[in-house]
Amino acid sequence: MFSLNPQSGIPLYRQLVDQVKLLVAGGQLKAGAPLPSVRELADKHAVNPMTISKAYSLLEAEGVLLRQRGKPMTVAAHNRQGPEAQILLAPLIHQLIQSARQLALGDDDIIQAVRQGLEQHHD
Amino acid sequence: MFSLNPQSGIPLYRQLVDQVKLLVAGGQLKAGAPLPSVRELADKHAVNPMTISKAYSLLEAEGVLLRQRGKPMTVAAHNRQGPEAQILLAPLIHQLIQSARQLALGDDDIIQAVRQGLEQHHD
Amino acid sequence: MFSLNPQSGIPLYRQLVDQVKLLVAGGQLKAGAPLPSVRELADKHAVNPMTISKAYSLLEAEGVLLRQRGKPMTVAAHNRQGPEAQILLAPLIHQLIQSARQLALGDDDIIQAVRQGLEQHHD
Amino acid sequence: MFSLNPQSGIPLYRQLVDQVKLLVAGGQLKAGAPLPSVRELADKHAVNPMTISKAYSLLEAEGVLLRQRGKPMTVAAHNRQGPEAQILLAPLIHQLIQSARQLALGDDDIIQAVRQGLEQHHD
DNA sequence: GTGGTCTAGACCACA
DNA sequence: GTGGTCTAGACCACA
Repeated sequence: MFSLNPQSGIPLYRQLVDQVKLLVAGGQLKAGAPLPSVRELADKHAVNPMTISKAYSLLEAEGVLLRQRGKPMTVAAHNRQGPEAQILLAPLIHQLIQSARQLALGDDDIIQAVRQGLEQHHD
Repeated sequence: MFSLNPQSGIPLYRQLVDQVKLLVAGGQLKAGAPLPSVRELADKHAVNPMTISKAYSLLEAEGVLLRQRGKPMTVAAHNRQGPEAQILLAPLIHQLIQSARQLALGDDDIIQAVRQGLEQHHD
Repeated sequence: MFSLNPQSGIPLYRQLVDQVKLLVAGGQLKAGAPLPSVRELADKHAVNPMTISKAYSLLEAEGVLLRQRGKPMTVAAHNRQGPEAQILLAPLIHQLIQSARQLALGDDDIIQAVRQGLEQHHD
Repeated sequence: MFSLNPQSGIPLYRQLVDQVKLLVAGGQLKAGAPLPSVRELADKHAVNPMTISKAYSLLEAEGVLLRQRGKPMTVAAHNRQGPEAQILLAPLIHQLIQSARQLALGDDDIIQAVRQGLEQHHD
């Protein structure tokens, strides 16, 4: 469900925060759904529990997750009108386009590259 | 020419390194071309000169740039067959697709979102 | 300036958060004023730097403090109309009165006890 | 009779322990008096029975309560000369004064704030 | 079982 | 110099 990449330069806890938001916005994590426990995620991704815990705490502070004592974290019920997909993807698309421009690629090249990527991801 | 975003979570020096590589691979920085001075870049982007300097040093170590005493850094002549655009963009495309999947978007939605991004960038 | 008590049952980071808020509300920490560095506070109070850091991060998230890369944390400029002293003290006064009532003390006894406390604090 | 506040940062079992001590010291719980059952308290305050049980056990270990098989816990007969009210309130008063000082309040302001609190509690 | 707090200590990014 | 991230590991509060 989650994919953490220690090489990406982006802090692990932040990768997790972003991915939870995406899954909630995409409806794959529905209101009330429990998240994996801190320990479970930590084991699965070979990461320190505190790193997971930090991400969960930030998500609670943002109102995405709900903390109930002694129970697993759950997706908050009233997550205020999830932002549009477009908005969540915008930074990534922006960065992709910027990088492609620096590579002197044209619009068609970019679309083409994305299409190729999509094909490879159909494995 | 460069665009540094302190909010992105990616270290500034790494953003700069990546962008220089893209510009070289894309031919917008040709062999022998001079780079902006450390101070110039630092001022322009409101960043500490040491941050720029670190990026330049890494690029020198990787053979992308050439340092000559008393002169600006230049693009190295023999930058060993710049990697294909596809390879440089791959991580970004991968991350875009992964995020879109977490948003439960289909292939067409993704292409569509990229197209919209491209249009906005034609400003 | 700060006083951390590990015995109180209240998490150290939370004690610090509360005290910073009080000092800001009371005007003893003015807008723009730098806070002690994480390490300095940690050494002074024999506490782990991460504990201090966590408090500072929470205060930044609440808009009380400002984080500038490479520089000490400072008191945020526009800390939105500091809450009245009355409001910040309310929980403490509430708890004092509740405890005194459980002790079967009358109003005068409570005032008297506070007066005695004040005298002792004039040392 | 009891008031548990999960937000206060102070562990629930500890809040309960403290309040029992106050009630005993204040004479509102006399020697031999029965305490509410674990289940009753747990239900009433929407708290796990083990939390109540832990508090009761600590109070028994301290000699404040007496556990008899099959009967409710009772206030111990010889509770060694309950400490003076002043001593039990001291930590609260200390914390109040410290916080008020950080708010830059004078003695009169503090007394005034307590008086206001007392009036509101006469509801 | 759940998450929370704290420590000791390494290493990083930035000014 | 500043704060940030992460780890390994102990112990706590609560369900």
